[in-house]
Amino acid sequence: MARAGLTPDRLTEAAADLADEVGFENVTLSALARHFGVKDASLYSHVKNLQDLRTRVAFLAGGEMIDRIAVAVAGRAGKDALAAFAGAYRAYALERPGRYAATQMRIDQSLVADAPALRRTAEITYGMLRAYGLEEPDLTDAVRLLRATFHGYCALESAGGFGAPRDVQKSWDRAVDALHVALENWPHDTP
Amino acid sequence: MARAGLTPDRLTEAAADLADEVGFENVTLSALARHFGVKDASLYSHVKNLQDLRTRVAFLAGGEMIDRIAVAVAGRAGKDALAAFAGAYRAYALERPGRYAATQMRIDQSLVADAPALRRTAEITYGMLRAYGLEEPDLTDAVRLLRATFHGYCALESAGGFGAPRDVQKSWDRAVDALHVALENWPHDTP
DNA sequence: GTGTTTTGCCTAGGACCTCTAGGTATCCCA
DNA sequence: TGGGATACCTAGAGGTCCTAGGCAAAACAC
Repeated sequence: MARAGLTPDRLTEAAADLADEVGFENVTLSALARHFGVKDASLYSHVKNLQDLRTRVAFLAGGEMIDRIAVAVAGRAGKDALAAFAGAYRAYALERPGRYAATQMRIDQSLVADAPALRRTAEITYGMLRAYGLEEPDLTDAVRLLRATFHGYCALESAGGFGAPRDVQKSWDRAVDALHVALENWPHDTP
Repeated sequence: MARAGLTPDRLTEAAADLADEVGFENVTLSALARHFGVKDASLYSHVKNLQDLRTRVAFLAGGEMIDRIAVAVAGRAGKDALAAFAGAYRAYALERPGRYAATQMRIDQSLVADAPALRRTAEITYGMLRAYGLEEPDLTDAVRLLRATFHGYCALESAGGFGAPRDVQKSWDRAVDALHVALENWPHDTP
């Protein structure tokens, strides 16, 4: 029997594609094995288990996503940068729903520690906010607000959570405007 | 053999409790059957299938949640109302993670149409924003922004997504302040 | 109270999934 | 060219969802 030429990376890539098709939580080792014309038990030489595969997809997607965001943000500052960041974020989430879902899974803390994609994401996000002149702990608060809003928006949108007929793209643009306003008039600790 | 006295409602309640313990996506018909000392096939007289059970939990949780929010918001307006809404929202999401996850699942559009909990949620949310004097389509955009931020925040927090040592409650309060600022200075269609 | 219907839970079993243990065939390289 | 590492295999245990059909308990008719 000819060998299928499996590697962890090829499996991860195929799993990511499959996730975009059928949804991240519907990615199964059996389906992946079928895709390569191989028995499911064969995958365990390349990948520890399903959890391991999912984590690999998460890191793949996280890396891809921050790369696209970095390109979009490059050379921009202030509101321009914010809009570019937001646009690239949402575009990725909508184009690659399975990969995006992977980025939101809970990941073992020991693996998170030395993940370059995560540090890169933090760098770019904090860098984007530089123009607003915030300092810690406001900076961290602002980053959390942005992450939450971007993620919440994409999650709700791709779950079909926005029923009203209002165009989502326009709502999104307005939300980004509103976040810009909030960042420019950031409420400090005075109640 | 004595009967276990199963009903769709008892199953839904138990499934919701189980979800809070082990996570919504780990709720299984087998586990639920074990909990009642019954074979899993027996559940299918009361519940159509797993999807049906999950949808029931979603509606249960959605109703509970909006009830708690309604109590918190009652008699308040403007920033007070916003803070109360946000506080009740996050409290529910953190106290009942499994139920909260259920509220975020994709639900068949035909079931959504006549769900009182959803209409109630919309009413209360739009009502809370009345003090900000927004009109359509800004109102819808603002509601979407709030929902997205609240949901994104709770989702990230309960997924352990906030690594920095900064206290999450304080960040949350600041985020609510920032949203208030954004609502008061809502960016209209002038670019 | 008896007979009938409805209902609740049962057993049996198929399909699919994850994962382990151990075997065989293929590739690489000394 | 032989030996070792490696890639894929079979076999099988145990979990899940779900259907089909059966029996016994409850509810109802009289």
